[in-house]
Amino acid sequence: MASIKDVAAEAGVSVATVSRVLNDHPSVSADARTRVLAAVETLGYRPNAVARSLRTDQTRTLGLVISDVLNPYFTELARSVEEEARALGYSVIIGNADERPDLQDHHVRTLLDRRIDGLLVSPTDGGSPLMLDAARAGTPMVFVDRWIPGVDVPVVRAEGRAAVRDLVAHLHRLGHRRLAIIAGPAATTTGQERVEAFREALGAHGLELPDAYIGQGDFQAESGRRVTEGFLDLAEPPEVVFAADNLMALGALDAVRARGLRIPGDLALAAFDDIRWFVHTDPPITAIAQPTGELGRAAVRALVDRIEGRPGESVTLPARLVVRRSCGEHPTPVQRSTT
Amino acid sequence: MASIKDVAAEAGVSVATVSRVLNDHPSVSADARTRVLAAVETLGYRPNAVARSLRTDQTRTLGLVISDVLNPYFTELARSVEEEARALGYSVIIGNADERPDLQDHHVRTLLDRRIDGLLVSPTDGGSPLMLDAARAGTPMVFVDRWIPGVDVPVVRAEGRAAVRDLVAHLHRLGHRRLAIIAGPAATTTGQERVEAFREALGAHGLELPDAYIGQGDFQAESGRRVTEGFLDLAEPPEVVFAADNLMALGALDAVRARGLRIPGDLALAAFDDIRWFVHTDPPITAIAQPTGELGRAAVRALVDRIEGRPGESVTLPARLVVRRSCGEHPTPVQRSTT
DNA sequence: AGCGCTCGTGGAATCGATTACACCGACGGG
DNA sequence: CCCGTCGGTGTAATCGATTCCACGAGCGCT
Repeated sequence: MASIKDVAAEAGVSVATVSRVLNDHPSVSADARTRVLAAVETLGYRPNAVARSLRTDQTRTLGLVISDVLNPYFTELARSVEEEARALGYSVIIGNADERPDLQDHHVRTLLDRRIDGLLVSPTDGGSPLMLDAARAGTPMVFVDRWIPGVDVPVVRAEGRAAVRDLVAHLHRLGHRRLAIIAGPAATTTGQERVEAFREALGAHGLELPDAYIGQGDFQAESGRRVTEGFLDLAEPPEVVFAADNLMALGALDAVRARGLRIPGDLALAAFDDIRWFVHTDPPITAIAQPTGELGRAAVRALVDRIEGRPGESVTLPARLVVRRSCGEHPTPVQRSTT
Repeated sequence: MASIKDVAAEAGVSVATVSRVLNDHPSVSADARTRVLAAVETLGYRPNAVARSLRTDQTRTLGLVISDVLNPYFTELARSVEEEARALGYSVIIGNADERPDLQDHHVRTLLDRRIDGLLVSPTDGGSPLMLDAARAGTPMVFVDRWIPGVDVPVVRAEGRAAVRDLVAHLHRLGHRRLAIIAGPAATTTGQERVEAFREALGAHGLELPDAYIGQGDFQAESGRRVTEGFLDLAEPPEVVFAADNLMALGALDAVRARGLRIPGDLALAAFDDIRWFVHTDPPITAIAQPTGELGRAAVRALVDRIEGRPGESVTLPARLVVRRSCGEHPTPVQRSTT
């Protein structure tokens, strides 16, 4: 592969001049410029990004470590992150943690080894020493969706409290009183928060959230299935199950179907995170929708701000309830999703 | 950030020795080794992958350019690719083309600039000059799922012909005679092949595939919706629609729902690519399942073979039909999906 | 004792860029 | 006419690793 030296030889100038042309530095004669450009063309020269990064100490690359690529929510997030990054002149390297802290660490480590300019993380757990060290060492970093308390890093996320309140109000109005939740890992902020918000919202209606109605999931489908089975085996099973993410809702669907039960007749179901398929499931699923694309873009902007020396601030955007049929029908017509 | 020089100074040896310890070269004294290791520990030293890559001319990184991250099929593919690559000591950088040739080129270019060791591509179109040049220039490359004819590059893909034949037989047995297809872009091999296989299978039953029953989609949901609308507006609408990928099937579902029609009563639906949600849609969707994970792993193995100087061969794995309810019920019990 | 190994080590070249510094010629002002 | 300035250019240092080569010490063999 042609290097800058070859271009210099071909154009009859020094490598310095070639470099200046390529980085359009002002003081290059028109003549030299055209000769260099011609040489670049004939040789099909492309600058070696590795060498450039070594010299300039910047890679113009962002690392994105997400909890699970198979989760459509994170996939959409990744897409908007890449889009915004590209618009700002950065590339993105995605690492998929599969909800495993060890894999998360593996990716953080390789990304750091590659000297990415900044790191976007949706942490799978309470924070490994590795990540904490990186943050302390001054690696530009931003948390997205989930975060780690006590670390001085901007957080970009959705606020679901209000939407959860709306959801519980909706469920209460439909006559449901025994509400259960499939929670995410307690080590994640979203895992905790959603349970808290749910409990609080129940309280507002004078309802309790007994321990038996809190199932411990891990944000993956299989755990949703297992927890739902457990709920159905209770002497007094819940009337509603609220899954803290869409994959666990999928698992719940599996469990209900395996028993030959009907939603919402035998059990109502709602989920955090709205995805396109929820419109077409049997029945369509009531969900809390996050402004995923905007979250991704805001996170990139915050990170790039940090990288380029600007403050880079936290952002919190509201989530909203999208009512469908999985919790039962109102006697009177209600707002219906248009998605 | 500490460099190899700092480690050398701390350990009281030369950088050469440090490097040797790090790459466990045999001829290093036990004493030097422990001193170096200790220095590495106290400084928290991590080798700079950028510098290493420049010197060794290898990045131990694979580029993966997929057509659409929002498509669960590619997401699953990406996951298995990363998994296998990691097992073989490589990282993966994913580029999402969003089915746009210009974006695909953008990613191929940046990946090449980064001097990735090899490229895994599922081409969005018939092949840009850029990709052809790269292949000709000897960049290790492997096509996965889709490929570009006439380029000497291994292809790892699923063979769907037999499964499509099974599907058509199934549809025929159910009494359907007017079968339509939502095709993918003609510029993609999968776009063409699936239509061809469908036409051939129809022929075996003495059925035609009129032009009016071939809708031109682009593998994205919106096109599936649009094409399905077109089908429904025909004087003689088809009885079955076969979507060439899962996103277009989603679009078809949208269209059918918008008209207040029922599946399979008013229109039957089948799709290429099976995904978990198809079990829970209303109704569950009959689909052709690819061995996605195995495809991804085989592709990585072929690519790494090429990179490391071994032949690296093409692989074709069979797809299979998964019958669900979206095409109607058999009067007699039939094989039913277990997923 | 002397020769030739091997082993462990360090110095220095190298990868492909960027960029500080020096230099040279032309030009304008005093 | 001379000097300072500036535009255009090249030389060489540099980034952080790897690795070739040389060298010295120690050892075994004759």
